[in-house]
Amino acid sequence: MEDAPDTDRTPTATRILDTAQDLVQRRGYNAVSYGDLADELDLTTTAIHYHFPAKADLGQALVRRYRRQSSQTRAALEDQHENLRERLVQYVELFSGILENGGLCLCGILAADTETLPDKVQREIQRFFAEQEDWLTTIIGADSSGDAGLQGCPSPRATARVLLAAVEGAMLTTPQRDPETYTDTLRRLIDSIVT
Amino acid sequence: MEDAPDTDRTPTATRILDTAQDLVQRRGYNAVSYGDLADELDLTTTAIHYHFPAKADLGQALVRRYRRQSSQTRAALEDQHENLRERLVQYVELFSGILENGGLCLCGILAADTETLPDKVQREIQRFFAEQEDWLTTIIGADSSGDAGLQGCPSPRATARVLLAAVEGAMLTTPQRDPETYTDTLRRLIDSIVT
DNA sequence: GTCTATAAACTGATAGAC
DNA sequence: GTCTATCAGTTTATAGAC
Repeated sequence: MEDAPDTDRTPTATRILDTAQDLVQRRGYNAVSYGDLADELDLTTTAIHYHFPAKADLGQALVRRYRRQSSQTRAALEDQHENLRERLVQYVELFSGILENGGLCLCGILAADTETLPDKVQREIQRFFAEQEDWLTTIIGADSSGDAGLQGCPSPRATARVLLAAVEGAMLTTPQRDPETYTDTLRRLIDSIVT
Repeated sequence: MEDAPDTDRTPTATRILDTAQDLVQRRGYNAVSYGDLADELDLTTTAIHYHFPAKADLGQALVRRYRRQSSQTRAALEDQHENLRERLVQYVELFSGILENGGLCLCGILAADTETLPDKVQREIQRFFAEQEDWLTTIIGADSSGDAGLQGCPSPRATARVLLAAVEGAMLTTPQRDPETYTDTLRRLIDSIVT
């Protein structure tokens, strides 16, 4: 198992992750420094280095926690809604909530920085997208009507790939990053998937 | 007219832009420095400051040129192909070519850095996406069959938004950034638009 | 667990010579 | 148009005290 526990974390470590996540979702990896975090948290950079020795450690912990949270959120969403359309609409709503917060998907913004990221952070990001794609593939394939999916897509996975791409891409391309327009765009796509 | 000439540029200025574009498309705005460019071009940072006094000027020139090139490419593509499907397939091919080159769409990667960018660079990026969206809207609306568009989309613009989002998003989310998989994903979407 | 102090490198940018 | 020299600020990171 390469996936460490990463729960039972110190209160300070958690505060650091919270602030770091917020800043990275707004500015990207390379525009967030230990100094920025220290300012925001009223700590010194040294204190942060105690919890996360190198920036790579901070980055990895950040994405790992994000993956875990995302997994739990998806599970809850699966429990609360039975039919595919509602599940997809709520899924999209998660991302429009991020936009409302003034940021982007953590892994979306980090994916843009990929080339400059430490290897272990890159791997976590790849896993995140694989998990999203797998989950979407599963729930689309599990639809009771049996024929959910985009018209041109031969498999649930093909539809899942289009949807995931649109979810991440619309965060970058939606005019003014308006959450309403974002949601509207993706609802149209969902309407084309669940007919 | 706020749009400056930006053609008739010095050979060195063009070399700088070429290298800067390549590096930014791989690493993002904040991970490319005057020093990096100077190394790559066998110049000093001062020489680059002569052509582009501040980094904001370089960024703006970069996106402006990219916009102009993109506009010309789209026009050529419109001339060479008559039917919607071929136009869209070739459009997508442009972006898969970027992936093959090891980079991302200049404006896609810059959009992720938005918060940290000078205002004038932000504005250029917004314009880029507006132009892409408008062009896609136009060619979808102009389709001779008259009923092109995603099933769930009431207007050509709604379809255009989904497609643009997918084009940009799939560059980030496609496993291994494999150009084949990228193209395949978007072809499926095109198949759902041009039925 | 947090601090002061510090290092070595890098950042965007400017002055002034050629 | 390009150079040398230099600036002040920031970056990631470490040593050692409390």
